Order: sequence, then C-alpha cells, then structure tokens
Amino acid sequence: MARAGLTPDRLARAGAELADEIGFDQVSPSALARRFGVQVASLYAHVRGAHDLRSRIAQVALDEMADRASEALAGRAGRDALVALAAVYRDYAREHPGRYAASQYRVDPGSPAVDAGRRHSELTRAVLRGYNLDEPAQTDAIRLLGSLFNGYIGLELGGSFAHTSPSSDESWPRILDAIDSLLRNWTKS
Amino acid sequence: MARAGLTPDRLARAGAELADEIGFDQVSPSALARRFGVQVASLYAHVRGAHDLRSRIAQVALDEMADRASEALAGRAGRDALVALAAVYRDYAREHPGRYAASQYRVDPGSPAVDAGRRHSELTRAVLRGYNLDEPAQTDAIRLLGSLFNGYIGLELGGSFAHTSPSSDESWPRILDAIDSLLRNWTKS
DNA sequence: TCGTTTGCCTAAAGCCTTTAGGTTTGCACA
DNA sequence: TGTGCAAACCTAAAGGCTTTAGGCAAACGA
Repeated sequence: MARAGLTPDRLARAGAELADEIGFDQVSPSALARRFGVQVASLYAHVRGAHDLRSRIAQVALDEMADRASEALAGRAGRDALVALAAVYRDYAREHPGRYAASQYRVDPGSPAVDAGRRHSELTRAVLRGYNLDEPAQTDAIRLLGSLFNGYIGLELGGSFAHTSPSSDESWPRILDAIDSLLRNWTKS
Repeated sequence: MARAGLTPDRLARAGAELADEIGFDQVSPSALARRFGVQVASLYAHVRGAHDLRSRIAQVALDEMADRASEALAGRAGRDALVALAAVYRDYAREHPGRYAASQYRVDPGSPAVDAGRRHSELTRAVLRGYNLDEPAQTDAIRLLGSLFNGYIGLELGGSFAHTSPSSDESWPRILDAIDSLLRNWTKS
C-alpha cells in the first residue's frame, strides 16, 4: 500500500484548494481524506481535529494574502499604495473565495494566526505612512480600512451588490477615492 | 403527551434565543428539539431542514435590527442620524451576538431576507438624505456605510481590536466623525 | 539484517440530518 | 355529546461526520 505522504502542511494546502472548490465550511477531515484517497482516521495523526485543520487553512490564507500585500506595497505610497492594498484583498477574495472565507475563521488566541493578523495591521500602517497621521488617528484609520475592506468584500461576495446599479466594480474605486481624500484631510475633519 | 405548540415562527424565535446562548452555528434542528423537549423529527413538520431553520433565524435578526433602526432614525438627521444608526447595529451585535451572526447567514436569492436587506439599504439611504448626495454617489455611500458597519462589528466581535489601545469604544466615535466629514464633503473629494 | 518509528489501516462509539410511516390530540361539526 | 379528520408529535432507520483506540506494515537507522 503506497503511502500518501501526508503532513500537516500538505493537508493545510490541500484543504485550501478544496475550500476554493467546494466552499470553506464544507472542508472537513472527512472531505479531505476522500481527496487524498485515505481513511479519515489517518488525518488525525497530522492534525488535531476539524478545528485545527480549519485553523491551519486560515493560516495559509492569511499568509498568502500578507505576502501578496507585501509585494504590492513595495515602492508605492499614498493613494497608489491604498489602491494596491485594496486590490490585493479584493482580488484574492475573488480568485480564492474559499481561502478568503477561511481567513475569516475565528481562530483562538495564542495561535500563530494572531501574528498574521498583526502582520496585516503593519501592512496597513505602511500605507498610512503616506498620509502623515499621528496616534491615535493612525490606529483609528487602520481599523477603518480593515473594517471597510473586510466589510465590502464580504457583502460583495454575499451578492449584496449584485443586481443593482452601479456595479460593484464601479463603486469600489470611487469609494477608495473618497477614503483617500478622507485620509489626506483626517485632522481637518 | 401535551403538545409543545411548535410553529415555524416559534422555532425561529427560540432559535434566535438559542443562538445568543450557544452561538449561531451551534443552532441546529437537534439542539432546538432538545430545548423544546421534542423529538428531532418533529421539527421537520414546521421547517424544511437545518438550512431553512437558520434562514428563518437570520430573518428574525434582520427584522429586529431594521425595526430598531427605524425607530432610532425617527426625528434625526445628518450626523445624529449617522451616529444613531451605527449605534443600533453595534449595540444589537453586542446584546445579541448569536442573532447578529445569524444576520450574516448567506441566504438564497428569492428568500424574504432579500427584502430585509433592501429595507436596511433604505434606512441607510434615509441617513444620507441629510448629506445631499446625488446618484451614483449616494449608492456608493450606502455601500461604504454598510461595509464599514459590518466590517467593524465583525472585527470587534472577533476580538481583533481587543488588547490594543485605543479601545474599540474610543475609536468608533472618531471613525464616525471622520465618516461624517467625508459625507459632508463627498463631492469635493 | 533487524528493530524501531511512523504512516496508514480497521473498528467502533456517538453525534447530527433527513425521510418514512404510525399514533394521538384536539377542534369542527353534527 | 359523540365522531371524523387534519395536524402535531412519535418511533425507526439510513447515512454522514468526528474522534478515539489499537493493529499491521513500510521505511529508515544501526
């Protein structure tokens, strides 16, 4: 009987692919074992259980997004950086809806995903360097941007903006323009 | 054997309470039957299945929030209305985390929850009357506000803003101030 | 070559969802 | 006051998912 070569990492990566195909909340030890042609119980040697598996997939997604964001922000500042960061998240969510859903998975404190969260904060902070905000406005702005991106993508993926005009693609850049202007004039608000 | 007096409505309402107690995704036909002291199969006479049950709970939550918002907006305009609407959503989410989670449940097109969604849009549109935006900026602004509220509450409930200063309670009004200013100057952006 | 570790297996318990079909309850109406 | 009927609730059962326990065999070091 040839071995499948399972490792926690390969499981997480395959789980991420599976999430994009069948939806994150359909991903389970059971579904993943099927994909590897392996008995369900075999997964439990590599992963503590369903929750652990999903957390690892979340981690994969958060890391991938942070990597993309890092790359996109290199050499950009101000409005350019803002638009680029926004595009990274939105594009990632559209290319990989399952992984994006995974990134929203409630992960328990102490997990490495908390660090990934911090990494995303820092990337947003980098964007804000172009706007010269001082504390606490900078933290407020990080929260605003995080909320807006998450919220917009969530609603868009949920279909809230479909079947209404203007299209979501048209609204998005105009909203970013408005936010750019807001950030440039934050103190004067 | 005394009857429990089940109806689709009572099930949805009890499901909403249960969601606040044990978390929305723990709510299931099985859990609800336990609470009513009834066999699981009995629920299937009133509700088509787990998905239908959760959709009905989502509906309850969306309606309750819209009712509160309606009341809160009466007699308010401009910044007051904005702050009041934001408070309705945020307070509801904190008082009823399970119900709030339910309101995010992906509901299929054609369901009455779609109308509830429209009702929320209209309430946001009412807030914007105080800012004199014309189309398509008004739709953009509705989407911005919806995204921001949903996003902020989601992150806050997920603990993303805990353990960092300033507290979420401090950031929130400042963010609303910034948004108020943004809306007042939208065209000039 | 042999032992040991490790990877994957079978088996089984316990939970959940859903369907099928039976019994009882209580209301409408004679 | 009885009687019939629709509904409400029940038992039974199939099938899926998660998790634990213990067994066989493959790979690897000595």
